[in-house]
Amino acid sequence: MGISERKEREKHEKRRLILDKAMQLFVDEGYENVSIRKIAEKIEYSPATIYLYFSDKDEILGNLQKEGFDKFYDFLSKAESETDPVQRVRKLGRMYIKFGLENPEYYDLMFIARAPMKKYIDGLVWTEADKSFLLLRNTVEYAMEKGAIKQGPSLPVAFGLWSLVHGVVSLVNRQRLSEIKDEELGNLIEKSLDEMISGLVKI
Amino acid sequence: MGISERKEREKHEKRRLILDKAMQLFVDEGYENVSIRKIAEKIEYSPATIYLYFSDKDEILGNLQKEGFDKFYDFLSKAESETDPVQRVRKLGRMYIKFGLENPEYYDLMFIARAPMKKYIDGLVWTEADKSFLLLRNTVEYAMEKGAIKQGPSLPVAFGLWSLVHGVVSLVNRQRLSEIKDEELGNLIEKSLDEMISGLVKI
DNA sequence: TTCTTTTACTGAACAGTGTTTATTTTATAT
DNA sequence: ATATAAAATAAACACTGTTCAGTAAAAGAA
Repeated sequence: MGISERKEREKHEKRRLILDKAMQLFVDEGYENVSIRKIAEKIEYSPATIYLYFSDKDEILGNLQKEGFDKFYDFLSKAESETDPVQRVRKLGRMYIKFGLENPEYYDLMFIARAPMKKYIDGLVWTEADKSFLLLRNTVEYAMEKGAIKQGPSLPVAFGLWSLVHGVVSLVNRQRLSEIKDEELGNLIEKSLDEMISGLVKI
Repeated sequence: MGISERKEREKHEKRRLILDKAMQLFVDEGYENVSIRKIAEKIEYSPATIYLYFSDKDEILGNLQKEGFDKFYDFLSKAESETDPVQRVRKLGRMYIKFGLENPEYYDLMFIARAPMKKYIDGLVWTEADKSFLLLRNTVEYAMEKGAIKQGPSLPVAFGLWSLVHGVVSLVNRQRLSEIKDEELGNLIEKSLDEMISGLVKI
């Protein structure tokens, strides 16, 4: 009998619906306007129903965070097409920033918000994010092996680059660059990134 | 008659009391646990009284943010004692990170939280923060003038350095570095900073 | 001192939040 | 048709920021 299979499928579909509507609320109305009651209204069920599919709000946020990391990784992977080692690092940085600025809500969940991290506190591995960091680290190591950038441990360089691009995205998204005009911002980011990366290049 | 002066003084003292207790709650119990009702309980007045001294919660946060910037600027200014231009940049970076890690609640209000920024949206100047950025920019320009780091526009370099240290602080404070052990973190930060700054040095 | 006016303060309410539990509705099996 | 199991919900609890009518206290005027 396919009833239990259908039920399983329906359960999965409802979880999906909740996540989709929650993300839609995020994108349309911003972080502050995502409440269980609003999600409930969107899916046309009572608020209590949501708790049959997720144990709490943080689990919803955590799932969206994970999906953000997946999208993020897929997006960054495109930088692999670049053959020149330094250009590949540069492109990875540019794509990181592009993703962060074009998907501020995902970026928030992934790297800024406290809520979805509660589940991971005390040693639980954060595998999704690590995948992307490994991509960066491998790109740095590739450039080192090719002799394109100064040799040495890859971790400090990769961490420095990550901090740099994360700093850019979070300062922009949280509106801490009031003195910089919008039309100059793109250029400034580009120049800063080039300046810092060219410092790593072997001469 | 000194009555109105006394009243003025008392009003000021109560504002101060509210801000102090609010900050104390921030530090002791974290961002999530700061509510008007809890502040009210701490100062032993009703919640409604707080609205006689501040128009809303964001104004309280905004005031604490401003005070954070003042402390921050005073703290960073100590880097001026360093005479060597490159060492001065390095020290400024280190002090930035030190402040951010040792005062996570202030740092949050200053550079991460959305709430206190609402007031400044739409062009209102953000002077307190700009002062600190100017300090960084001047330090970079000083190093350029002395021929210690590569010449060129100071803005992209200063912005890059700011993004770097902000990235470090916010990744650490928001617990996005689960794969790095606590005892290795200090060293990693130091190495990353050195790596990036030495890239700017003229050869 | 007494009376009036101004200032300071608060209780109670409103609309919102996340979450839980008892109850009802719906679907399946006999 | 009836008993059982599953799914959905209404209502409540304890919070949140904020407002406003009403009270208590202090100040000024008589």
